[in-house]
This record gives sequence, C-alpha cells and structure tokens, in this order.
Amino acid sequence: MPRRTPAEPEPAPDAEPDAAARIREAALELFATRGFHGTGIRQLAERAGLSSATLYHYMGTKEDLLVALMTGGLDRLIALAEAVEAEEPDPLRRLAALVRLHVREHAERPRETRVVDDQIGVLDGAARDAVVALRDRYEDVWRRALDPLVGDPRVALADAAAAALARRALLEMCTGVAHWYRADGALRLEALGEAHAAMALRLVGATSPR
Amino acid sequence: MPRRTPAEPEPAPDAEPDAAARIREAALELFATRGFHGTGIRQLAERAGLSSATLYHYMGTKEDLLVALMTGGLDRLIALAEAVEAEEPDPLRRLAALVRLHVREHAERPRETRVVDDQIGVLDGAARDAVVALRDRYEDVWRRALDPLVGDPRVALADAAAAALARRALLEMCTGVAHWYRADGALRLEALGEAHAAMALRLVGATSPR
DNA sequence: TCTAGGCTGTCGATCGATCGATCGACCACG
DNA sequence: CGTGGTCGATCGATCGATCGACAGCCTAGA
Repeated sequence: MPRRTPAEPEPAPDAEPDAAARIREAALELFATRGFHGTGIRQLAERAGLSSATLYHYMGTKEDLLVALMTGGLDRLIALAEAVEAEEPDPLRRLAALVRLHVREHAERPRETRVVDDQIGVLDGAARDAVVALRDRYEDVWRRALDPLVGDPRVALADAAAAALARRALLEMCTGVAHWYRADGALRLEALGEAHAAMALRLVGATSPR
Repeated sequence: MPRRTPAEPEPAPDAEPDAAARIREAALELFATRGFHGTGIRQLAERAGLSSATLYHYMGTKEDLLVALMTGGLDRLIALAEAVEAEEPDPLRRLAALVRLHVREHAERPRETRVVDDQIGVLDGAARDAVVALRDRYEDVWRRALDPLVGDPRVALADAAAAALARRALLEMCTGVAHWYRADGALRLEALGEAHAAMALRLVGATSPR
C-alpha cells in the first residue's frame, strides 16, 4: 500500500481520479474521435462512469465543456511557447525550438490538440471569438519568430508574404503529427521533434545545420 | 446572351442546376463547415431547396451521401495524381508536380477536400474501409515519388523512415492550404502552388532549384 | 457525545425538441 | 394512364437538459 506524506496536498498518483477528471478524460477521448456533435451526453456519462444528470453537476452545457477543454489546451500551448520565446532571443533558433515544442505536444497529447484544431467550427459567437483569440495569440509567437527572419542571410525568406506562407506551412505540417503519430511506433518522440526541426529549417532555406 | 451549340449535351452553364446537383452542393457546403453530425437532414433539404422527403428520392441514407462525396473527391484526386505520375518519370520533378496538384486542388476545392480529410472519422465498417483504401491509393502515388529519392544525391533523404516522415509532413502542409486559403486574397493560385513546390523541395533537401 | 441541519454528490425519471427516415397522396407530363 | 418527382405528415429514437429525491458527510449547538 502506498505511503503518503501527511502534508501532501495532491492526490495520490495511483488514486481513483475524481469525477471531474474522469469527465474531462471521457470528453477528450470522445470529442477527439467522434467529434462534438457525434458524442452524446449519455455516451459521455457512461465513459466517465456517471449518470447523465450528474454530468451537469460539474459542467455547464456540453458546449461549455468543449470550450473548457479548448481553452485549457491552448493556455498550456501558449505558456510553453511564450517560455520558449523568453529564453531564446535568436529567431532562427527560436523557430526550431517552437517546432520541437509543437511537434512534441501534438505527438504526446493528440486528443487535446485535435479537439482544439478540429472542433473550432462547432462554436460561434463569443465562445468562438475567445478560442480564436487564444489561437491567434499562440500563432503570434510564431509570427514573432518568423517575421524577423525576412532578409536574414541565413534563410531564404524574401518578404513578409513568404514568411506568412512558411508559417502556415510549418504549423500545418507540425499539427499533422497528431493525425498519424502513434506512441508505440518505432520512432521515438525526441527523434520526431529533431527530424521536424531539421525539415523546418530546410523549408525556410536555412543553410547551416546550426 | 451566350450562344449554344445545338449538339451540346452538357447543361447550359447558367441553367438552374438539377436537384441532384443542388443536393450535392448543399451537402458539400454544410458537411465542410458544420460537419456530418452537425448537419441535419432538414437543414440539408432547405439549402438544396427541397423537402426532406424528396432528399431520399435521390440518396440512400445520409451516410451514403457522405460516402458518395468522399469517393467522388478521392477518385478525382487519384486520377489527377496518377496522370502526373504517368507523364513525369523523374521522382523529384514528379514530387514537385504532386505538390502543385495537391495545393491547387485544396485551394480550389476546399469543401471537397475538407470533407474527405475531416469526416473520415464518422464512418465505420465497410464504408470506412473503402474510403481509407482510396486515400491509401492516393498516398501510394506520393510513396512512389518519395521512396526512389532515398539515397539520391540531389536530396537529403537518408533512409525510408526519412522519406515516410517527409511524405507525411508534405501531405499535411499542403492539405492545410484548404484551412486558410481564400480565393479573394492577394496570393494568386499559381503562385501558391509554386511557393509550396519550392518549400517542398527545400524540405527534402533539394539543392538545385531544378 | 449526541443530534439537527445543511451541503455535496448522485441518480431515475422525464421534459420538449429534434433527429434520420418512411409513408401515402398528389401533380405534371408523356 | 403510368411514371418520375415532390411534399406534408408522421414514425420511433435519441438528443441536451432539468427536476425532485435522497444518501452520506461535515459542522454547530445542546
């Protein structure tokens, strides 16, 4: 039986997760695979081990639950990206670090990222605006890495349009990792990130490997 | 007023499209924006200018309609890709041509490609198998362009794993065009394809522009 | 220490709305 | 007078969401 420090406020790592966490887990799994509209309240409840009525003790509407998952995922991504930005002043090296980060997150947490990337269309009004604003804030970090590279002799980005094109291409290419990467495959996670960083640098025309 | 050749069998370009075409158009628009489960039969009927009952005179089930859209889109893509393959023997030039083709199709027909790319998850059983088989057949064309490039001194693809990684990266990057490209933007379609071909060649490490 | 009262969490039952799909009737046209 | 196309009405099922009931537990006051 596991010993627990009396002063330990966090739950034991092997403890049964509480209802809120189970709901989150179920929604992540089902929204990512079946989609928001393809997932029913009762299906969600069964997966979480609760009745559909109990679900509503923890969440607002089904849409509120989706928005919470999306904002949570994007908040995490933004925090990580802004941390990279803060500690890597050189735009080219920062770009490579952002690629590694984006690839790692999409490979390790495909459900979170797929919900964010694929289910924005089901939102509208203020909820959609809020999520889109977060996504824009994340992409702004990429902009602040790519835009200063325009005219940099180390790369081949002729103008702002080329930088915008490269930004979209890189984001889509790295986001796509969530569509096909399987953790049980032969490719290790770190190698995946390095390979994508190398492809990204070549894509923007970087000559030296460094 | 446009003159029409009397022997012309195709419908006049400005004629009212028939019901089947209107259904197809409505389904394309709604499935691409709202998703399959987010689109109701009545919504579909209203968009097509019909009653929901009349819909069933033309289609089988709602799922049959989706499968028809998907197979139609994939058949077109496969035919175009195999035509490129037939007339371009050099793998590197063929890869560039495939990139141009994929980008053009995703920019010009974002609804078709988005339905194919995003809605596979709602299918299961035989229908899913059939669509996945078509998608695999399309990607096989890409495999047959990239795999022979392994070890080719013109590019930097060390082994089969690198080729597979590049294939996925390129497909995702070019597919993503359907997510953001707008025909009314400043970027012309041909320039878009050329830019992506250039990025693709750099991504695989091609040195010469030719 | 005992107990009354109020939270917290859970559920079965059920609400009105909408879902995908079907039916028989009707209409225009050949 | 049959056939292809269209529709209103309606089917049973399922949808998202709500309700009242109640069990367990914590705490305050006797």
